[in-house]
Amino acid sequence: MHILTAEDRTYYLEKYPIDDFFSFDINPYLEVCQFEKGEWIFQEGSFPDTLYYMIEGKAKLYMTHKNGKVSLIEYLEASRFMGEIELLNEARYTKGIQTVTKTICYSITQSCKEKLLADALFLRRLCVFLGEKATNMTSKYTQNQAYPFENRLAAFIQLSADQGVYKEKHTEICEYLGVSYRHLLYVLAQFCEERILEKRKTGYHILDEKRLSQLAQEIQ
Amino acid sequence: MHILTAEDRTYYLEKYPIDDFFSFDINPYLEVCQFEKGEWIFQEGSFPDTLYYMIEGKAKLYMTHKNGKVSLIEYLEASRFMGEIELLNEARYTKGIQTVTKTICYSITQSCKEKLLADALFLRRLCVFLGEKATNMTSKYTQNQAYPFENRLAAFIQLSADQGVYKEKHTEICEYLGVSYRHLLYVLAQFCEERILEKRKTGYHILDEKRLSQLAQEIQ
DNA sequence: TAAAAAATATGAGATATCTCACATTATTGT
DNA sequence: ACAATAATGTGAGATATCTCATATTTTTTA
Repeated sequence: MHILTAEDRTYYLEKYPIDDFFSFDINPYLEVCQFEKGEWIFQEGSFPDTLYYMIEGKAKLYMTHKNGKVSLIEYLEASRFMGEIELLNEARYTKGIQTVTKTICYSITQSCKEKLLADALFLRRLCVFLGEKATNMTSKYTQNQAYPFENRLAAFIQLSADQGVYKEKHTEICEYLGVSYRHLLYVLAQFCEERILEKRKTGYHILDEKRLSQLAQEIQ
Repeated sequence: MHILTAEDRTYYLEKYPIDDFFSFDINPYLEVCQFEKGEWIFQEGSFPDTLYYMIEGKAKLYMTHKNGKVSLIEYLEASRFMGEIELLNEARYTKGIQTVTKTICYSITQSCKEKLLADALFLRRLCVFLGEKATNMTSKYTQNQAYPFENRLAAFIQLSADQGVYKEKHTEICEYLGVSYRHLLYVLAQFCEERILEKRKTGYHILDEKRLSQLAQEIQ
């Protein structure tokens, strides 16, 4: 991680204004920083003392279980807070966040914690953010319980396909969707057999958009 | 639902003080109300305009899926907010909440919405509440992905057993834990076979606390 | 208190999903 | 450019979990 200064700082602050999040001047407490691809923003198990607001990039939220199994919980995309739970509760054991691409964040030191926690403007925005987070997590949880993998995969393919082509890394996606690598491949093969997808050098091409939607929409 | 007045109102407001949630006088906007067992606090799909704070009782949060399957998402217990998401976002489609026991709530009408959303004291408390909600949901989600039912059931039995006896209603618990009724019974039978539990008239008695903990603790 | 509804119980067979072992192909670091 | 590492692909057998059918018991309601 390194801190951007001068023109870079100004550039981002103008491109992604953040003043209206606060009713006081945040500038003295704010830095613009850049994480390289693959870098860890939070180490799992640490006690972070910085609030981030991601403005560009993409990252993965991880946690390791007692049994050694690792869950990829969520993809985090701009724009969003990170470390906000740790701001509210003292010294909380945190999950790991690793960038997927180069990522730009505003970092806000906890030296203005008091001010933040007394600022209705900021708190209101944080409430909305946390409310959405809770709602999203809840729906992810219930969908996972209520639908077989086939439907969830169809929904995910729709979501992540680019120009009708699905080409994500199996090793990541099976973690994300919470099934074994083997099973992911089985179901992809099954989709190919049913002529919903076709496997080519360039990725899995969607042949039967309608059928895929049907499988996916059983969810929403 | 009916509204409590006079002595009842005073009794609860003294037993569960709530003034320090707000930096203004909440009394004019507050009612104490009582829901009977089995009554619906929010109908699924409605657009509620009341914020509740449950002070006594227990309820269930439900949602119905497109495929007709119903998920029991969570047990809600005092003390906690209900309808807070709807306060933050306009007119939001809501999940259903049904009481399990007689339940007492403070109800706060949205006529003081502006005041609430400008009150740092209240917002800060709401943030903490929402943060916990999000964190809990996340860990429920990941545990569900990472552990077989056997472990989750062991954890749930530990949590809900009273004096070493587990006696929940199977029909509810299988929904809550997201497995079929049949499978729940299978695993309970298996626990009996392994002499971890013993089935009696009075419920399932825990015989092997140690082994149960072992199964459950693989989770935490 | 009888009838209706809900909850409990169990068997049998089908599917979804996992683990493990191993071979092949891409990608990356030096 | 080559070795090391990561990602892909497949088979076989084991388990976890589901669906459905049906019987019995308990609880609720008229």
